[in-house]
Amino acid sequence: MNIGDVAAATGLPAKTIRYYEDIDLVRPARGANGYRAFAETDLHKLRFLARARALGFSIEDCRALLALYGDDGRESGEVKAIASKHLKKIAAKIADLRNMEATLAHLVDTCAGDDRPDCPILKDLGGD
Amino acid sequence: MNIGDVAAATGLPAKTIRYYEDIDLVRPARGANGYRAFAETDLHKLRFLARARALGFSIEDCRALLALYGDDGRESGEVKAIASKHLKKIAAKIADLRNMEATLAHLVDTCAGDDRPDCPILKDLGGD
DNA sequence: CTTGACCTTCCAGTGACTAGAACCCTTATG
DNA sequence: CATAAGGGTTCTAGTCACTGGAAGGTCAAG
Repeated sequence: MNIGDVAAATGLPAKTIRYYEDIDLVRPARGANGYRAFAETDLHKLRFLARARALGFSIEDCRALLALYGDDGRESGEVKAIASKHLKKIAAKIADLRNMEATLAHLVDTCAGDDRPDCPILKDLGGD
Repeated sequence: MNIGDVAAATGLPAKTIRYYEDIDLVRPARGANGYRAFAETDLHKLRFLARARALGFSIEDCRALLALYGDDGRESGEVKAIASKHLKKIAAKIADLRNMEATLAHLVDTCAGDDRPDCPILKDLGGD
């Protein structure tokens, strides 16, 4: 399987797949012509990566998860620890964003948004 | 006022302030010794920037907002447009994160997290 | 044999800083 | 007066996870 087919199959851009090889997340074989020749296991790994990345795991988390995935003697506690830590970060980010959203929504609400210069948004940012 | 005092006054790291000068967001004068000499207006701008950044505005948004702030003939509609656009992005990000959170929370919940290898998190990521 | 769609590598850029090195200036103290 | 501490300065390079683009090799169809 060439990289284009893998890209189509996984939804990952070819560039990203090459990058994942570069940082040793996948190691596809090479054909005689120098093209990457992806096996089913590579495809599987890449799908795993795509899903993990979609859940917001960092590349290094993905690397660890992938290693655990391939380790039959793993302890699910390790997986859960990584996931829980990530979950906390997500929750924290959401909290941050909701604060921003609340503040900003209020400001946008109170701004007329017409052709006059008077603006509570700038007033607030300026600290007046 | 030297950069250290400004950093203390605005809460911005000195490095960040230098960076802001680098990208022309502020233009502090220079003393005879080569030190940046911040005026009140610089301080005010930096506080503005710190607040805008805390609300998640991009540097380029900040640049635009700062220009509008200093423009007496501005139309508040322009400000509101920038803020509304940003607000939408925040809302979208929150939605994304909440999806991740929901999925991940469920997975973490169903994972025993003990010394056994069986793990629904990896199962899900693996697509099984 | 040519065309066009693939594939390859490598270099540089993104956003918003941040770390660190190497050096200069100022002030206080022995 | 020497020096040490604690400012300040510039510069390069690293972060994260790609992404764009250039220059060139390969392959299947007509």
